[in-house]
Amino acid sequence: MPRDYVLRPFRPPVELHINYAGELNRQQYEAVTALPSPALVIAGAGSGKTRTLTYRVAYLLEQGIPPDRILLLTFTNKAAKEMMHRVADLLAGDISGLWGGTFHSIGNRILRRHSDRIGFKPEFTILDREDAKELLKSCIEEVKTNKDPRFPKADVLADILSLASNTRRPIAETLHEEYDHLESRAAEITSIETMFTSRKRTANVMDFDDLLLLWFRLLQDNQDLLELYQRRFQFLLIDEYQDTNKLQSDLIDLIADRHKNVMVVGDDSQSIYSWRGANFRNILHFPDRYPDARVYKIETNYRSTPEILQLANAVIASNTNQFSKRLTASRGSGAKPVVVACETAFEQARFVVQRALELREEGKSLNDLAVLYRSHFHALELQLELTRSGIPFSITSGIRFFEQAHVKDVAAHIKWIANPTDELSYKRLVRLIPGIGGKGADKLWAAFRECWNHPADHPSTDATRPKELASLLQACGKRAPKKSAVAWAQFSTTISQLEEISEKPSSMIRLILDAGYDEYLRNTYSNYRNRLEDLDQLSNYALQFPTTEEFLSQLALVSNAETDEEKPSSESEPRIHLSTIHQAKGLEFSVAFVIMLCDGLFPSSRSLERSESAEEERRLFYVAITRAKDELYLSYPLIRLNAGYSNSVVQQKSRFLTDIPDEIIDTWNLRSGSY
DNA sequence: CGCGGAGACCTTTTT
DNA sequence: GGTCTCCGCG
Repeated sequence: MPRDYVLRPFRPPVELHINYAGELNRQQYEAVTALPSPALVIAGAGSGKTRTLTYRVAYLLEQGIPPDRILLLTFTNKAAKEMMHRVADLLAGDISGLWGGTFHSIGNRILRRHSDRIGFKPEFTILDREDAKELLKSCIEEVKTNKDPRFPKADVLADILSLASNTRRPIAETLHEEYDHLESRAAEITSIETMFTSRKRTANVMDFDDLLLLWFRLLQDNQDLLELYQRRFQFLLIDEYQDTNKLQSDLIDLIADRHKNVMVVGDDSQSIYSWRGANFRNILHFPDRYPDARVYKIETNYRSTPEILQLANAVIASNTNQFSKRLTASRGSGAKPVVVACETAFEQARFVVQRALELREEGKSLNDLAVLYRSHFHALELQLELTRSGIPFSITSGIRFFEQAHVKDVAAHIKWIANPTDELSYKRLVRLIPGIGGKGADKLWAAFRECWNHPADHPSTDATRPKELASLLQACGKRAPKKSAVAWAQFSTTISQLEEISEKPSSMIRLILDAGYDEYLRNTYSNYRNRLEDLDQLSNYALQFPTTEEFLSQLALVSNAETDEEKPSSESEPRIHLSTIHQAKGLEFSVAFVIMLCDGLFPSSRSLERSESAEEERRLFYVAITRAKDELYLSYPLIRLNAGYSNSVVQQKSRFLTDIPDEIIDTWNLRSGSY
C-alpha cells in the first residue's frame, strides 16, 4: 500500500556565509563543494575531509534544497552532530529536518517507524555486544547435542555471524574465507544462527547488525518504502567511506538508485576496520558502480608540519594496495619526529609525563596532547604514572560507560518496562534477587511468559491491560524460591512504581536506587561510591531526552568517545588524552605520543599472520602519525613486565621503526638524571 | 540449585 | 591482573 509523501514548499535560497578558514585553499573547497554528484573525493589525512563535507551540506542548502532531503552518514554520531552545528552556524538558519548520524542510528530511526513491516514492535530494544553473546550462548546450549569442549565459543560465533551479515555472505562462505578451521561446523553454526534470529524476534530485540540488515531488507522488500526514502534522501553524503562494509555500501546504492546523488569522501590509506567487514575496495570500485562519478583528490595537508608528513609518506609507501597519492604540506617547517628508546614501560611512562609537563611550561594546554597506542592494556603503566604525578587525563577505556554492570542493571529495569518481551533484561533483573541464579531465572522467565499468555488464570490481573507488569510478577512470584519471597514482593512493588513514571527515565533511575539498588551496590562493590556517582550522572544525563525510547536508543548507540564529552562532569580542566588509535580516528592534536612500538604489540603478533592485515597495521600506524600537528614522539620500551607471571620480557623494537630512514627522525636515548 | 573458592586462561582494534 | 569455569558444600 503506497504512502503519501507530503512535499513541502521550497524554501527560498538562504544567504550563505561560508567563512573559508584562512589556511585553506579556497578555490579547492569551492570546486569540491559545488562538484556535481555522484562524486568520489579521495582526501588524504589532514586535508579537511570533514570541512569539505560540511561546506557541501551548506552549499546544497544554499541552493534551496530543503534540509530533510539530505542524509549525512558519518562514522560517529559526534562527528555528525559537530558538522550539523557547523552548518547551522554557517547558515544561521533552521536545519532541523536534516538527518545525520551513523548508519546504525539512522537505521534505528527508520526501523522504529516501520517495524510492523518486518515483524517487530516499535518499542524494540537494542542488544549490546555482551547481551547478544549471552543470547547466543543459550542458543548454542540448545543446538549442541553432546558436550563438545571444542565447540566454538559465543565470542567467535558472534564475530562470524557479524562478519557474514556485514559482508552479505552466507555463513559457509564466511567460514571458508576467514575461519577455515571451522568449515566442518557450517551446518551447526547455521542452525544456531536460525535460532538466534528467531529468539531475537520473539524478544523484540535487535543487535547492532540487525539495525543495518533489517533496514536493508525493509527497503528491498517494500517497494513503497524504498521509493519513499529514495525520494526523501535526495542527497547522500558519506564520510569515512573507506570503512564502510558491503552491507553499508549496498544500502547507499539502494537509496541512491533513483537519483545517484551520492558524494563519498574517504582515504584508502586510513582504512583500519577490515576486521569488522569494512572493505576499502568500496572506494576503489566506486567509479565502476557510478560511471558518471567525478573523482577528486585532495593531496594537500593542512594539519601537520612537513617533517611529520614526510614520515607519514615514508611509512605508507611500503604498502602496495592503494591509490597512489603523496601528501604535500601547506604548513611551515617544524621539529623532526622523535624516536625514544626506553628501558621499561615505566620509564616510558615517566618520559611521557615529564615531556608533557615541559610542554605545559612552554604554554601548551594538556588538551593539545594525546597518547596513542594499539591496545587498551598498553596504557596501563602510563595511567599509574599519570595518577601518581597528579596530571589530569581522560581515557577512552576498553570498558564503556554504558557497559558496566551497575549501569546495565539500572538500564535493564527501564528496558524491560519499555519492552516486557525482552528476555535478557528480565533475567538480569531477576538475578539481582538473592537466591535466584541462572537456572532460576530461566524458570521464572517461563513462568512469566505463561502468566502473560494466560492472564485469565490469574484474576488479579487486568486482561485488557497486558502491560500491568507488576501484577503479572506478583502472580508468578509463587514460583520463586521461598527464601526469595520477600525480595520478590519488593521487586514487583518497585516495578509497579516504575510503571507509573515510565516516560521519565531520570526519575526512574532515582527510584531504582531508592528501592534498594543503592543498598545492593553498597554490599556488592568496594568502589560503591564511584558507581553511585555514575548512576547519579546517568540520571542527570537522562533529563535531556524527551522520551524513554530516545534515551534507551542513545545508551545503545553512542560510542565511548562520544559519552566522554557527554558526561556532565566535563569540567573545563585541561586533560591529556589517552586513546587507542582506532578511537582517535578523525581527531587531531598538537602533540602526539605513540607508545609501545614493540614488535608483536604494534604490529600485533596476531595480525602478522596474514599479509593483508599486516598492511592494515601499517595503515593504523599511518593514522597515528597523521594525528599530530606539531610534534610527534614515537617510543618503545626494551623490557616489559608480563602481566600476571611477574617475569619480564625483552621486546624488539617495532619493525615500523626500523623501516624509517634515519635522516627523517631524531633519536633520543633516555638517561636517568639526578635531582 | 545458589554460591564461594580454587584454578585455568587470556590478553586487538568497535558502530 | 582480571575474568571465566568448574567443583564441592550448604
